[in-house]
Amino acid sequence: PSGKNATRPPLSREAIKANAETYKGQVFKILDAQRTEVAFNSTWMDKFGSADFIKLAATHTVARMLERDDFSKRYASNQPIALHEFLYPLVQGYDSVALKSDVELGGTDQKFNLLMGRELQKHFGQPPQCVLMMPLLEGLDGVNKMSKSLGNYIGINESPQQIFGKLMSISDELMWRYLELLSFRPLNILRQWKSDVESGKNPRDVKVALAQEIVARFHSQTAAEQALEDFEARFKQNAIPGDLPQNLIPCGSSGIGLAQLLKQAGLTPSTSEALRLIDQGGVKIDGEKVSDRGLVLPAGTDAVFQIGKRKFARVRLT
RNA sequence: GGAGGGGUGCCCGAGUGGCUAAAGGGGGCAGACUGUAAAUCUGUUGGCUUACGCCUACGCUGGUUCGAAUCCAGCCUCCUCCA
Repeated sequence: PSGKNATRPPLSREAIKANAETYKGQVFKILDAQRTEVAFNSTWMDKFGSADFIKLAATHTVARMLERDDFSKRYASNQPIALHEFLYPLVQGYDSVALKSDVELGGTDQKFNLLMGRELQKHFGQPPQCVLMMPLLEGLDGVNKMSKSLGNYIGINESPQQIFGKLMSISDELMWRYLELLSFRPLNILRQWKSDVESGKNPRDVKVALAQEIVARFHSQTAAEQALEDFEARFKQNAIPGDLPQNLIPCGSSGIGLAQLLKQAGLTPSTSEALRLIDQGGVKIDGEKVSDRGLVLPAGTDAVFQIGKRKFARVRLT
């Protein structure tokens, strides 16, 4: 339970392993894999017996646990708190003991858990770790924290175009927050930019600089320049992106309905959704708006299908 | 263990037998306007290999009824108070 008010369903061991792999893929974009050791807490927790657990749980009181903001809020509003959720901070804190850690990093939302590590280290006769917390970055909506489950995130392993586009779509206000937390540029430069914007500079240009810096960091300088070019082509001149992969969709001799095609191409989650979008004028074929929801495309069709401003797919019917 | 109150679509929340794919709000999506910004306005918001048709849906299972989110029974689950 990370700040959300609902209890999470347990994951299978395979699912956990799969998740861990994706985390590795992401973290090694930042850390040096050669000099990093990855430890799974199952290494020590699997050996933890019930007696060990009770002893661990005995180190803290219910009142202490309820101090955690998330818990106290839920308790106050009559939301359920399962018993194992009290165990979670203890187990996470014990990781610091098992690793004899010197420093633990986390978001400010992890403060309680991080401090728990310090307390448990003291309890087990170790020098307490230092704790380094970072503010949480708001997601693309500017309201909730950035998270995958809310769908308001930018993934560091997303394509240059996606990262660029998503950064350009944040609000002007939010842009400053992103710059402060994500940019390596010195704060006095950011202050300068801010006053430039206040005196009439187009905030769009600042956003472009931010988007380029981030794309360059996770991809390359070339990719960043390319992303900007694509972006300008697409939105200033309404061009269709050139590097779309070809989708081959089989259809019978009678052809395929447009809604069905959009679904199979992954542009919409359902045919019903596709039909709605057609009615609303949100569907284009090779840049031409389509409003006929009954349109049937014959085999051999080769075109770019578009939903809204951002979703494209090149499709060939076979 | 006793008593009471709840479980409705992505979220909140109306609805106490037919007019309910389910009010209203939030969020999402699309359109207009733009700088793929914000704000604003409009539309839309279960699914279906092709839809004035069909299927699924108000915690679960079964029942009553021509007809159930609405009535009945059992179960699951959450909350509150007492012990």
